[in-house]
Amino acid sequence: MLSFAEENYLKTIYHLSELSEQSVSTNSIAEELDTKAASVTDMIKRLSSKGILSYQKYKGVHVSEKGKLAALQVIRKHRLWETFLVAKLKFNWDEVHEVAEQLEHIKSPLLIRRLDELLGYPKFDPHGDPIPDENGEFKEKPKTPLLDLQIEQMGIVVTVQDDSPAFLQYLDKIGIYIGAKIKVIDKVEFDGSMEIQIDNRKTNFISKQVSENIWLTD
Amino acid sequence: MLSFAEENYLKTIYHLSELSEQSVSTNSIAEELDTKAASVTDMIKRLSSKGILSYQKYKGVHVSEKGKLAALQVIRKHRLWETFLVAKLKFNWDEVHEVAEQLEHIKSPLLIRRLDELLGYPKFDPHGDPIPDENGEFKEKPKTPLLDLQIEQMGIVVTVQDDSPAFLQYLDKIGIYIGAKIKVIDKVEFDGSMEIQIDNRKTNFISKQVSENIWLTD
DNA sequence: AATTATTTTTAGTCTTGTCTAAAAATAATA
DNA sequence: TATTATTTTTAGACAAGACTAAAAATAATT
Repeated sequence: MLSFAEENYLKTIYHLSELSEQSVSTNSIAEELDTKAASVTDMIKRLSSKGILSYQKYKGVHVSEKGKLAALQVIRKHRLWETFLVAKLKFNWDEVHEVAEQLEHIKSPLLIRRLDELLGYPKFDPHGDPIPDENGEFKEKPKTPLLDLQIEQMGIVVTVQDDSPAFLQYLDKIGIYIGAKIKVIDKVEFDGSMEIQIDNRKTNFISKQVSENIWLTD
Repeated sequence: MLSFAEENYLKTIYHLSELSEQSVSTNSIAEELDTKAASVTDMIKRLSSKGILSYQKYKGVHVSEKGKLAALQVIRKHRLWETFLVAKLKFNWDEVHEVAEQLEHIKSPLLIRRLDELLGYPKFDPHGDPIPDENGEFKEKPKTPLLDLQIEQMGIVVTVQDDSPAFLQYLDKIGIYIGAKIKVIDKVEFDGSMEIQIDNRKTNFISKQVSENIWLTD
């Protein structure tokens, strides 16, 4: 049984560990969680003594199998709650994160099973991220960043990498949502910006910072 | 902004303060929260320094107006979540308390407003207890304990005083629920037990311990 | 009223989770 | 390779919230 703080560390460390095969550094965790390296050292000691992480001094951490399972359960809860907030409580996709950060720590297996049922066993959350099942299993859709598409290529938005309210509100404003059809009209190679057409209707100019955070499938 | 622990103390103290005009004693709080008197003394100091309680050494505490408002908000959240669990997630009325104890501490005014809307602005929770509105206002139904009814009198169950799973499961077993119609068939004055008829169908013998915890309206 | 019993508070300790400042280890560079 | 820079860990402190044991205040009894 993990505390709120332990679950938050674990979730962050799991996400960082997915970015590469390397061990996760103390500083990267501290930066992500907006805390100090000394606090991270304390916590990773606690978590490795619980068998959640494997840790060698000065060498960073790896998430154990037990830790992965636990992390995926927290992620499952987070994404189910986000889905609930949008589907049942009419939240916008930029309003759900903060509340889901709280709700994900509620301990009740029955609650989560019933929530899953109420929502019709969704496989993806409002940002297009996959929802793991009770065993931590999930499948990603094959996807590429909009940035990598060539002129005249098109695709369907499946997920966004950046969940910040500011970014999501911007996407709303220009008409981009999960499931939107996007076609590349023109590309400026030197700065990564591009002109795109959304749902065969309006066209927009977007920066590289935007196009690298929108991921598409065919 | 109160912590989980502070909210739990406040809720308990508020409930105790409703039982009489007297100040609430340290020991009664400790007993109710299953903690030690020394811990209670620490906490009531904290809460009175925040203006939630008024406190004089050795004299017990009173809940301030500010404290009442805050307590009623926590109670509102608790009862809305209980209603949600029963109405939308098919929980039984004996399964909701523990989960609602966790959910009541989630901080999001929008969440609670939308939950209230989803549920159709309910005025009573699954145990018949009134749900305060955003201003802490609520109305009780006029009610009397089943124990006080005479032979041949009848009434409708509006609330139960005891929320323990064991009691609620027993009520389920004998067919009593909020809204059930109960008629007193016979009474044994010396021990307070009685024979009752439920919904014009079956009759049951119940002890005083049961009849004093079931409250009726006409 | 004096003594006893009970309640409440204080003092000191513990755990979780955080911090700063300093020390130790590792990585980078001249 | 020697030195410098960076990262990580340790040491010590602090706040919240809990505990035990002892002291102080209040209540009950003779």
